[in-house]
Amino acid sequence: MPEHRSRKDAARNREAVLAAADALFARRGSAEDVTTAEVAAEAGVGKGTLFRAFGDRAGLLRALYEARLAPVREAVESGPPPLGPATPPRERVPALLDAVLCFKLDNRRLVVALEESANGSASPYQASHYEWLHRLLRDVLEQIPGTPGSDFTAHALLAATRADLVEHLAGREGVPRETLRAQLADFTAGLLD
Amino acid sequence: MPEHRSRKDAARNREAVLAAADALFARRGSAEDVTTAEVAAEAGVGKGTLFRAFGDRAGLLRALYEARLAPVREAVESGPPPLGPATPPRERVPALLDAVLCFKLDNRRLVVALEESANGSASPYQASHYEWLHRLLRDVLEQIPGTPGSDFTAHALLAATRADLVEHLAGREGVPRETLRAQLADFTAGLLD
DNA sequence: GACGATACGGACTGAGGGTCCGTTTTGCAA
DNA sequence: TTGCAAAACGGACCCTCAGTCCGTATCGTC
Repeated sequence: MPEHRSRKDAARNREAVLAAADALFARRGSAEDVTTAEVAAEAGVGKGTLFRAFGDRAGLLRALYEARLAPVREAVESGPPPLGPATPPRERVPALLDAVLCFKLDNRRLVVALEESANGSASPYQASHYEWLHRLLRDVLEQIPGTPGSDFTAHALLAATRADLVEHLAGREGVPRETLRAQLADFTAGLLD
Repeated sequence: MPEHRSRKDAARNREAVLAAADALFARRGSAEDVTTAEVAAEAGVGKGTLFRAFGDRAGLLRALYEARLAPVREAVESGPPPLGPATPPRERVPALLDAVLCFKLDNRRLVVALEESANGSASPYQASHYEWLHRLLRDVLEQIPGTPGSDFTAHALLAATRADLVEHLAGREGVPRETLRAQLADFTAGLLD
């Protein structure tokens, strides 16, 4: 069904680059100081190939991100409660935020790099995954009676899970994972009364 | 009484660079695509001078930011209510957040550039002005009975005024200033019940 | 097995942040 | 005033990277 099936070598190289990037980002602390040249080398591929496959550095980051996010998306869109669509709104909101927080905790380095690489104005807010998440959260909030300004509230709640904030608290200040989760849960709960 | 009074030419050039940067950032839309070379040229000064005065690009941004923030700081630390220290906590929290929001609305471009220029990990969260603001907000929150996790809450509230979010809403989506202020106020109010 | 289409790869370019160092200015002191 | 060391100047220079270009190699189809 695909319009243009891509050539076998292209597909293989795309995977190789993705895997190489993943490995390199893991090996180094941060995705920040891994260059495209290094990724290409690690993948045993020329830079041209990398750029043809992903467009630019941000494209590579995005692809990796998307790959890691897929399970979460799956769980949210068609999984069982408390994440899936069958969950009552009042419980789904904290569950969603907790899932986002955990995801960011697990993928701190990558997410920081991605949120920052989107230079120019309005950085992470036009990424498709942000749009998706925001729309979803807003719609769920809307189903809770007495919630004013669900659009802004959704933004504000998501802002509380911003990658660099998470990195600051969990990384720099050493706040334990569970503490952070509890605090976010408290914060969310405080809002939904 | 100053330990090391800086030389007159140094002081003059420092001001010139600051003014030039201010002018250039205003003329261009964004601080993002103004280079250090341009700023130096506009100030009629060599690049070396710029770097000696501010350390690096981020230092220049920071200095400009600090200069613009000074009035707010003043109003918060020793001004009259509703910003000053004499204000009862319950009213001061929303006033503080509103002030921050207005500041970011007025200085969008610069603040976006600053929050992003702090590359590497834990970007804007170790800037001294963030520390100051966070500590202040946390302490004020602490004085409101029944507020759990004031430290995290302060972070989360400040996150709702993140420069790129503000830029996204006010700039990209065209949400009017007053609407945004009202939404933030609602959000804050919802939390303080 | 041949030929057009597609992909490869790495040398190359351009941009921009930051440094270096010979020259100039400053300000103190004789 | 003049002398002089310390401080500041400035712009050529360097380096790192993202991203491009184009001659060569590979694919897959007829």
